[in-house]
Amino acid sequence: MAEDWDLFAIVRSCQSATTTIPQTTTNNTSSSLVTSTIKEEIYDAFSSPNIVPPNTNEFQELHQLFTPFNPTNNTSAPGINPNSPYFAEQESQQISEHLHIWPHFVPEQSSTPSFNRFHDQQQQQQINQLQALQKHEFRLPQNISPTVSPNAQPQTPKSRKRKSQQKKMVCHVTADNLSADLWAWRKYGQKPIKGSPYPRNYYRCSSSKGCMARKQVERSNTEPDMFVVTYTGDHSHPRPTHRNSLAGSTRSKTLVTNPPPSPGSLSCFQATPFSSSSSSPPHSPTSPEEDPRKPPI
DNA sequence: CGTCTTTGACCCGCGC
DNA sequence: GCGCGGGTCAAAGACG
Repeated sequence: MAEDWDLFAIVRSCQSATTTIPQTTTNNTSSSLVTSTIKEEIYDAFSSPNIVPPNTNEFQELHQLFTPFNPTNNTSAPGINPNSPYFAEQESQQISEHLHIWPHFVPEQSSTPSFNRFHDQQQQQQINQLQALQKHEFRLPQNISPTVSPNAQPQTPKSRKRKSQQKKMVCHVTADNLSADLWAWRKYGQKPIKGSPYPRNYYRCSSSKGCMARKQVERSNTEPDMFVVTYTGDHSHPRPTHRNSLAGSTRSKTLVTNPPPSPGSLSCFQATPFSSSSSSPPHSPTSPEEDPRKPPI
């Protein structure tokens, strides 16, 4: 099966150190790009009354940072349940997570090389500000209890949200950074995409039953070394600090035994976390057809 | 035994 | 209204 690439099965099984803060890099050649609506999520998260910014000045700083990106401040976007106590927490976690993993934020429509060149300096300035902010923890008020909101609407098969209304977070990541995703994902589908030589893989969060978080991963057809990761939906539970027993109890064992990236090494350019004894991951990014779970013939 | 991936079928949003 | 294509379901088999 030529298109049976399944690197992303590794994603859910590769545990990263939660306290790891990646080194900031200024090299964009293989750096990760967060595009699209993550800026809205950050904006929304900081607009949430449940978030207590560590510093008012810094909050305003970040607020201003993303204001041009988010003129509408659409807090009622589908897929997000602002009433959920986890909304704020999850959002702040996402902020932290993505700042850690994907330090470079650009608007989705600006992912062209020309835009990147034009905004290189400005972008780097923003990155520096963001990463300065990421050193602080955003804490929830203590009266927030870890319960799932009763307003959380289960997504029934018959009532799918309109694609255009779904809140998405599109990220361009390297193969290495795919493994830095702390959530546990379970693959539930794979589809060939028209116009792309690579199939799209569909994952749902397996950390908690009923979690509506979704993730789509596909290899970029223009940059085969890069992967386009699209996050949709909410996590209805706190971000796991480690892989729980529910997820990855079997398939990923051999991968979990690999040492996590050392503190400070989780950057866009870190050595592969898949194996400390190999210079390349068990699943080469340049040969997505291979299935890492299948023994070599 | 529990959880995983695989994969064909089905559902449905969306453009024409 | 129709058809295409993307997203999800669910059964079957694999894995440890």
